[in-house]
Amino acid sequence: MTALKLQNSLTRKKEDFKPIDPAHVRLYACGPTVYNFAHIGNARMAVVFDLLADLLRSLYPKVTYVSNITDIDDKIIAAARETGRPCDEITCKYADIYNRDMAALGVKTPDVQPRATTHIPQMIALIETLIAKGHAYEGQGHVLFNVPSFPAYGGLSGRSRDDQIAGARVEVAPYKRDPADFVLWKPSTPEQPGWDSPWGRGRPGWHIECSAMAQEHLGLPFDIHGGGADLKFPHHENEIAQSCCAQGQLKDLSAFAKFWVHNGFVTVNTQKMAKSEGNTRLVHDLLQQYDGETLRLALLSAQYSQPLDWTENLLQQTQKTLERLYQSLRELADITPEKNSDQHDNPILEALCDDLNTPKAIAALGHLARKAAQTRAPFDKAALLAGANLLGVLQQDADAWLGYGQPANDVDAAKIENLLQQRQDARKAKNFARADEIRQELTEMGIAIEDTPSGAVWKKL
RNA sequence: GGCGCGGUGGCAGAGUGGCCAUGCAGAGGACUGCAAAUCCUCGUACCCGGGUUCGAUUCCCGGCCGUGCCUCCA
Repeated sequence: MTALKLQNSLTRKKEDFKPIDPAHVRLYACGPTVYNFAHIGNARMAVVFDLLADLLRSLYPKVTYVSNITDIDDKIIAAARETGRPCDEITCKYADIYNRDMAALGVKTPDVQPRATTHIPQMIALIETLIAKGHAYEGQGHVLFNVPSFPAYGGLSGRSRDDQIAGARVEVAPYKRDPADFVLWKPSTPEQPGWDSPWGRGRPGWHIECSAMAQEHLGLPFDIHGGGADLKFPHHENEIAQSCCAQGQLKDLSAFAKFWVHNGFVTVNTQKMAKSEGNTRLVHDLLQQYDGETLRLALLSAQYSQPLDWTENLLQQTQKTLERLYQSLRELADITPEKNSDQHDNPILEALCDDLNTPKAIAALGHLARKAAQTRAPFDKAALLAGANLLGVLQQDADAWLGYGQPANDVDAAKIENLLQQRQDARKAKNFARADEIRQELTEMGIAIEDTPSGAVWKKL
């Protein structure tokens, strides 16, 4: 069996993946805060870890993939104030949209998709443990994690406590013992969402939810923790601090998660995508114009840890690539796929096992498509389909995807068939001028004709 | 300032100490009444300067350029 290698942010090395328990692999990835439509950066994270979860499933008997939804956060509160809608209405709405958009990209719902607001007791318990062990303290209704109490702090990002405060942009609040300390719990005003706690009515800080939910649904330590590269610091660093300290593990940063995997950022025309730049690309909008598979393949066109530049050109190239793949599938429509007995070494599986090398995998898919087209062998078709499944593409009907037999807007199929018949007659009579005239007529209707040995077929342009 | 990443053909994007990435675009050919689709073939690609080596795009050193994080962010 091919061995999986992953770039581990914690050790900064590409390592062989060895599960803690080969009978049950456990994966966690930080999901979105739901206060707006998902953008293509959110989608990259979702697609990458969906792919990783799938890969693990093909390698191990049981995999649990947990990815959270953050539904309590100051940005959500701000959105509620702006729109005049309650927080839970906003979070339900956008969580729903998120899941629908991701489904369109072929992303399966994670095995567990926990929400922060349904894990408040677990967070409170975790905070109490941290206080009891001397890693956290209360001040003016806040509870803070005391960074100097964890000497190993900063090991993931390679940043020391001093580095963190050197920027001097961390909030220096009067209730902090150390400038680097971060909030575990904060008080809520009566109109803000809040929960009763030993420290009064309040709400959790950002980092504690992931520590609590990962522990609740996976147990500690677990195998792989993922998320966007920007989360490495401070979010993931703080998660490690909380979870390690709560377990009394002051030295071993891998006592929370063994492997840390970070996906790179998406830029738009080489510019950072940010609300402030006004260049966010929403999945919801892109789906109006492109098929979900096109977006998925475009997101996988660069290896996950590399930056990915999102451009119109990328989408068009990707769409063409997909068209060609579907075309080869169409040529093989009459072949019944059949697995070959010695088909263990799937080149796409092999590429993905090399730190999720999706460009290599896509290249391999191209090879398989060509090979299958040449040999028309049942096992070559099976290999192509197996590879495509692994990548989550070519999941649709080829004819439909390519537009064969699909009438264009306000053109009915009967009319097309009629013209096609007339053209056939003209061709039979060697009246090619008339045949070309009909072709032109159909082109203007948005219909293309292709002559095949078994007669003419048409498709939507 | 601290930590990190990257510079590969027209574009996207892998990879390797000596031979092929792949896709898109482009050129030629087969096929076709024409076309489309498909198949075949093709392009003297690896930022600059040193070093190691029989041989470096690939390893080492230096430089130039670009970029991410350090503040909410996928």
